[in-house]
Amino acid sequence: MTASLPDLTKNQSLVFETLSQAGAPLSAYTILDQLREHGFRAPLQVYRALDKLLERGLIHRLESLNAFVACQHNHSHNHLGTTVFVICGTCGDVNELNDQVVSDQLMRRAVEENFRVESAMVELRGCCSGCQD
Amino acid sequence: MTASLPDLTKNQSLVFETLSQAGAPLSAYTILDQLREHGFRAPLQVYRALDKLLERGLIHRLESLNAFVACQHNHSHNHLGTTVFVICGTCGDVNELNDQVVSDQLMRRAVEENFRVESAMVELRGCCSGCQD
DNA sequence: ACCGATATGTTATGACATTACATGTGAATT
DNA sequence: AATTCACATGTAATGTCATAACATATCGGT
Repeated sequence: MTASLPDLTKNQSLVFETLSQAGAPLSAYTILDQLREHGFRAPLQVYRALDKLLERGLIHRLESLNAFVACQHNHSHNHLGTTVFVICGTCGDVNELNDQVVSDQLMRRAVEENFRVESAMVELRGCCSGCQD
Repeated sequence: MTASLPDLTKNQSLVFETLSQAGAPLSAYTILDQLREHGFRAPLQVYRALDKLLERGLIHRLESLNAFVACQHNHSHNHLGTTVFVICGTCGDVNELNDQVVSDQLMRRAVEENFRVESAMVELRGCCSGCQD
């Protein structure tokens, strides 16, 4: 499951492993702290790895948390469309939904406005099923 | 248009005016700098005002920019549903769309997951009509 | 062996946001 | 008028997130 992927560098693998095993969003500095025993010393070591992992779609950045999560989906398939992140403020759990209606409608509106979309962010914050009264 | 609203405090009015007149997203520290001549000295003076303005829906926070904008719409009506922010990375312009399909579908999915939504963020980054080649 | 591209290490700094505590201000009550 | 309470404000310090700039290492292809 969390086996390291080919052609990830050492730092990239370490960061990816950390995120995968956490199963929850981590800040760059939390990752840094967890990797100090592996020789990490500076934020940039983490941020550089994160950038590469983001490029490859192995992880996601949660803008509303300033944090990063490992992608839930298998990386065999490409991510078509926009991912909806559903984030529980109580337990910290994050779910990824790929909703065709939302994706299509966002793209439709962008086209209407003649806006060229480079990236899209959709995040729902709230309280998950398991955490409610 | 940018006339100060009733029962805004002095600091809240100043911050709101600054954002309204900018017509574009500003960071809290940019606002601070613009208000130094009015006696602002510390970030907290800005953040506190921003919090109140956010509560009242007079401004929005753009998560992907760590910045704030005055709401485009008139405040006479309530904001029902989720607002889609369309952000041009070239000219910095921000558009607010209120899309019923997107709002409804997001809420539908949340209900399906028994997720209680407290806040939603939808931001499209890219290049606007006026800024393309 | 050489070269170029990419990854890494390190220090310093910049940018964004909050904690903690003190003080002012104004409306409602006595 | 004095008291009280809620709220807004002032200020310093600190915490959190992210990048610039520069040096060194590693590795594949020629």
